Amino acid sequence: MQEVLQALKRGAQEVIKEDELQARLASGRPLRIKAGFDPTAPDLHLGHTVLLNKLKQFQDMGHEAVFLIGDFTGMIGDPTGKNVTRKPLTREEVAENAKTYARQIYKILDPEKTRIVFNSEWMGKMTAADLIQLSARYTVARMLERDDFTKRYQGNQAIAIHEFLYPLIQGYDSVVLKADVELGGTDQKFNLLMGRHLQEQHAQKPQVVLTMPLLEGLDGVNKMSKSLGNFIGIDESPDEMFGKLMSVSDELMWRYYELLSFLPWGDVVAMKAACDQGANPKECKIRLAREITARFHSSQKAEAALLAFEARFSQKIIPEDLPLQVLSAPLGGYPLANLYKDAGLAASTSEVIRAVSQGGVRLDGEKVADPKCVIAKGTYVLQLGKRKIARVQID
RNA sequence: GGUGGGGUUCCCGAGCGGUCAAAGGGAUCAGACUGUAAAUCUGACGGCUCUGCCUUCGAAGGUUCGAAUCCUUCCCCCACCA
Repeated sequence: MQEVLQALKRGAQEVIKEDELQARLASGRPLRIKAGFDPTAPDLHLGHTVLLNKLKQFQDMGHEAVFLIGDFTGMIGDPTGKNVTRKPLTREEVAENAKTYARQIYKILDPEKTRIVFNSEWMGKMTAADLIQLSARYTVARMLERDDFTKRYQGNQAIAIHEFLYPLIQGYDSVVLKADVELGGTDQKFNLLMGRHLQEQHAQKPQVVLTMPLLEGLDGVNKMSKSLGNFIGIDESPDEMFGKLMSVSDELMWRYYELLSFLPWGDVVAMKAACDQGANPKECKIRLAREITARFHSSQKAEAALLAFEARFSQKIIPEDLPLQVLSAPLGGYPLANLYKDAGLAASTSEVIRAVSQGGVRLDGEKVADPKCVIAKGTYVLQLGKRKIARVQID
């Protein structure tokens, strides 16, 4: 029993309240575990999986995982974590995003044991009177306790009335679902607690709240998010996923071990100690990249990604299986800058010209010196920087 | 409804008639180095048919030899007072 509790607490930021969780686990019945996602980011990334992993853990213990897609709340636009009002999504966007979610979560969760629900199911039927009654269950003063509301209020930033409804609705979802436990990021704490409050108001036992830390993105500073571009998407190719994991700083790597790896914690601690003693962290990073890549693809693909990475960046070998692009040269030959731009290696010819002057452009492995040279017909391997490479045939 | 403050290049943020494609920082990209797409250092960072030309400073007009900078109208945001 104690072991089960310890396992569930692993990686968690906070459990409110632990003894309640223990009591419910002790009851022996399957618990209903709720985790809500608002459908603003249709592509899941590793940051989301921190929570999904936890949900899966419950699931593996025989509990009922309820994956709630906040399609209704998504139309409001949750202000959490942002100090500005978010743009509300349209109904079409919400529907489209939700569909993508459903497909992706089964890379982690067991489809047989997962229930996906949309809060529009019940929120859509709510009348204005119902909503007003719900709003009556909380006060402005208590609403302003929420950290980001306080900050914005004090910082003279706008808080639209509808933003107050978001926590209420999220909390009400727990009432409808009769959730035993709700999982969420630390930024969700206020909303999660709202669930407890409203459940009590509706004569239910308040749900246990379990918060998980937010995963930092590739920059190591901001939380991983699509809009910041510092994410690793779970749909990304093995090479891309592997490479991005390798680009994580040594320091951040340990954080990823903590929140993403399934490796026993003792092993991680031992590795870190070894690195502190002078061992090469690269090996640890490879191990992490391999584990994660294998999780979303397969161990074979992870191995292939590792080999490709080593060849490409350690030995600087040009990969052989590059797709061939066929481009037709304009009259008067193909100017270098245009060629690289058209091949998709740069966004503009100016960028190519700059790269040439910095010595970052290679043609068939040879450094290009003249940014204005014209390329004759033939087949070439183009490189811009270390990572951008293409094979083209000019007709 | 009234008063005041704002909208600048991906983001933050200077500039307030010419020397402005616009300081500084962040992000990004390139190079060097290396243990990797780590760290560190250096450089670049609107576009193009690139020693020049074109388009940008909320939008549209106007003043001027010349405007991000001045004027007019409009749109949007914020605060305070009602």
